[in-house]
Amino acid sequence: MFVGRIRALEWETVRIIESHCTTLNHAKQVHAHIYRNNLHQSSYVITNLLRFLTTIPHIPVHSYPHLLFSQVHSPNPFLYSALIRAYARNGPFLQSIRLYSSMLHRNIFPISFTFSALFPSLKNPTLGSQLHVHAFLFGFVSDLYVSNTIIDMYVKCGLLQSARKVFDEMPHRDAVSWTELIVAYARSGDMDSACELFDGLPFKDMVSWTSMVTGYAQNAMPKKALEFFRKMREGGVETDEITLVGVISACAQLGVSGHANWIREIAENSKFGPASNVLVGSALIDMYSKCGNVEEAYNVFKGMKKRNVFSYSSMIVGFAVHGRARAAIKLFYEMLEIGIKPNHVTFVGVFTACSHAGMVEQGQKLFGAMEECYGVAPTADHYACMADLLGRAGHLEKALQLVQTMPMEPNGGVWGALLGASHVHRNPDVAEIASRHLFELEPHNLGNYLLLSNTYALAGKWDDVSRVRKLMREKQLRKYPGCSWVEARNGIVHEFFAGDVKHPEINEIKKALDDLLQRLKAIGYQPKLNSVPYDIDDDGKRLLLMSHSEKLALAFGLLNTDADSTIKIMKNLRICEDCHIVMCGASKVTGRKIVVRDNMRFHHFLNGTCSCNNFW
DNA sequence: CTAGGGTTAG
Repeated sequence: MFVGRIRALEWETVRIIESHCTTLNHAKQVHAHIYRNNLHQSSYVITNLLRFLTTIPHIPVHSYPHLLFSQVHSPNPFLYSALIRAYARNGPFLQSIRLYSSMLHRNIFPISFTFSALFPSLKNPTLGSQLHVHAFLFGFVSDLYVSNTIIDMYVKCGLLQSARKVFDEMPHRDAVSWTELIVAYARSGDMDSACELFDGLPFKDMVSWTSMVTGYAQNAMPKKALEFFRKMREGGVETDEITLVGVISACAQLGVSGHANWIREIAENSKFGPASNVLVGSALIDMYSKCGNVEEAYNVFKGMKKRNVFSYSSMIVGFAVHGRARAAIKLFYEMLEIGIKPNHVTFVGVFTACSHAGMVEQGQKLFGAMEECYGVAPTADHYACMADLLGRAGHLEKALQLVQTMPMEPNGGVWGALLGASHVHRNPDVAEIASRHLFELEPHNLGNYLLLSNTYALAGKWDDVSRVRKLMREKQLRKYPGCSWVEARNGIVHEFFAGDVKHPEINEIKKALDDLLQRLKAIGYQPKLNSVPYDIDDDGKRLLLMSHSEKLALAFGLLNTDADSTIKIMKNLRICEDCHIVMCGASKVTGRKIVVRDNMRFHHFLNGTCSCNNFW
């Protein structure tokens, strides 16, 4: 009779926890109820209270939850496992291992939940495989949850082979097991293996499909990502906000407005529209900005009901790379005012903006304040921004000094910023120092070699140019062919290579380019011959400059877009100085807006000037 | 209980 009453009371209490506990205060009320009814020794009741408490953020496990646990004299394995899970999720992780040992010590045998709670926290492969052996000895490796968490553990330890072995030896697998491995392959950049697994997956669900879409997007294969998204929808698989984010990121990489508007429409018509969904909204902001359309990015931003640090940072970075420094800074202060804490990316955006506008003092002030006032410790990336800010503004010595005295080891970005500034300000000495470091840090980054050799070329140091060329030959680094894309009237994208002669309209294009250059010459344009890094005669240089892919794309754009639209050009390499001048001039003599996205940033040409203020 | 997610400069 008595036992039966206790059982009923336990049952009732757990029901109360499950249906009425939503705040810490509720939990404390329930706790009082537990004491009144003498249930504080019940593993069943306390396990459920713990399970609830660990869903509330910011409650340290060692405080209230662990206290509740230690008041139970003979905890059962469920109660142990609940606390192990809490420590495994929120740390300190070592505590979960200690609890596991203490439970063995007290002859309390683990259950499968014990292991599935434990594995996700293990980052040490030695410890991980030891516990794998335990799980095996206790007979739990045929348990799906346990095996799946073991796979996950090996993946997180970087032991993909071991994870695969567990997977291959499992008697039964579910979609989770497959997807864990698919994602692991995708993250290691091996989309072929991911795809092979996915093809063999007999029960593809939304998550596994999404993993493929996202995997292709993250591995810079946006067309593949779109292909999988299409197949997914054709197969009637549901899509959610995470799927959309993957597709949106793919569209951002393609940088074409046709795709951008297409996916935006799909998002708007789903349950995850940008107005209500911060995740999708922030992704769309980034996408429009990468498609060269900051106005539309800002429209999305304005239409969002909720905004967080991601939305603001994406917009700030968007304004920054488009040269809209004041808008970026204004947004930064607006964000502070409404109480959103900036993070490291926000500051990268802010410094990039300052750098563009030559706002050296403003940037330095914020750099000095970022840790003290906003609690964000500067990283090497922020020092790279500062080196860029100082260097771009012409303070090369100051930039070099900053780099040489920074508290952490400078990374490639830091030296790269310095090299870029040396190129702009034609300083072969600083360029040499920066590239010496870069050649060690990034021996295969071709851009660095080219920038150094161009800097030497600008200074007429042809011996040094050939020395760098030789270095490139030795490392077997070959120049990518320059390539540009431009959107024509009907949204079709046309591709041009440097020196292209294959385009069906090449004669019209050449003529249009020639006409344009004649008009530019009439207002004083001179081909920038010293930006050609080859020691050849002037006619050769002229010819070479004429054949740059972005000029062909520009001429094509002039012929094949409406007069009131923006000509959008994308380029795989950095835009050259001569092309930059031509774009400026073209925007003046034709009255057209031109946007060029090169591999560094956006250039908005309007009425003869560029948003980058001729620094890039 | 286990799987997919956003912003990063040279």
